[in-house]
Amino acid sequence: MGRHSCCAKQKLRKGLWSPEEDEKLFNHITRFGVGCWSSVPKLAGLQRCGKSCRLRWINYLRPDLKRGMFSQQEEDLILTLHQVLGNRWAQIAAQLPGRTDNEIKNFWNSSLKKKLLKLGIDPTTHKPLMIKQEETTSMPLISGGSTSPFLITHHSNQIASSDHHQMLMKKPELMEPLMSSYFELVDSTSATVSDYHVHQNQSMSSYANLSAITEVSDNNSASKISSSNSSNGSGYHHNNNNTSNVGFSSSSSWEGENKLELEIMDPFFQFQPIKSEEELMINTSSSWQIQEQEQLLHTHTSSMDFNSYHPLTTTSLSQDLTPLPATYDHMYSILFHQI
DNA sequence: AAAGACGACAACCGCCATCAG
DNA sequence: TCTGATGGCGGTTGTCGTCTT
Repeated sequence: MGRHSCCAKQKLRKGLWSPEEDEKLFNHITRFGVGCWSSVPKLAGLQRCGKSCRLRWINYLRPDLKRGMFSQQEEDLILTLHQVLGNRWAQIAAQLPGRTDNEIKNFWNSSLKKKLLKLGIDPTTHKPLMIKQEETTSMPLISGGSTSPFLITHHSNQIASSDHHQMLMKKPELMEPLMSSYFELVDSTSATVSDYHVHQNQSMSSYANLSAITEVSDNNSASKISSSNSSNGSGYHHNNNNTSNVGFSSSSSWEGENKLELEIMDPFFQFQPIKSEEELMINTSSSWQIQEQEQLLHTHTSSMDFNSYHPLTTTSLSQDLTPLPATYDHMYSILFHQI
């Protein structure tokens, strides 16, 4: 504690690197290799500390670095890995060739985190952000007298990309936390709604179409949601668009004492408003949804299918116990294709 | 045109683990 | 076993360019 920075101690240069410094460092490393970083600045003729040289090389000068925008695949992978690994940027970066931990960390902090927040997802836990109490008090009961403050919807029925599959197949250590969190839940007969959320989100495999959804949010969808909710005191609508979805309802209370009925959902979801309980249960294609469908179809016709909004159906979690798979491949298929 | 806000990215700081002497 | 040097990592701050008012 209290150790001075090496640069301050030795009165070395700090701040941005000049092209001349870059050239010296680059030439030195390419000629002699890395070796001991503490000796690099002296040998390369730099007024920098070894630590600074190391960082400059790793984050900027290394020839194998991939510069430029993150692709959609990379973005998806970062989100998936972040859910498993948290802020272990170095480990995340190890799965993205040519990207540095610093680069990924910056991308996360400046872009992805904000996207998730816009979608109502806590970027730390990857769980939906809880709605403030005052916003939920006037909401109608959602199903069977549930006091659940929200249902959840999603827009993506895409599964993890084949890249993710390949990566995870090669990395059982990444699969394990995903799988254990999933099957811990499935095996549990006393899971609460919040438990389910935790596990469901921990098992999340794909954030595919995040950018598309975010763009929709940017397109006043998010403000529409909040204003609709606040103006009419409605609840939130679980909005299916295809195969795998989850919503949940408790037979009598939100506290989780009763058996939960869960729908299986795609892990990607966002809050959406409804105008009334009636609308929630009967009319699954309300006007704002149609508007949104049109909006989405207009901007993302190639990747989204909005023709299949289904009425809410429920599946008892306790009746849907999945046998433990014998292989990772089987586990993968269950996790990514059946959830 | 100027100033402030904002976002993206580079770099630094401090802590921790490891290792050699 | 202890201690200091070193590298690695994550959090944070600084800088600069662009956008908005």
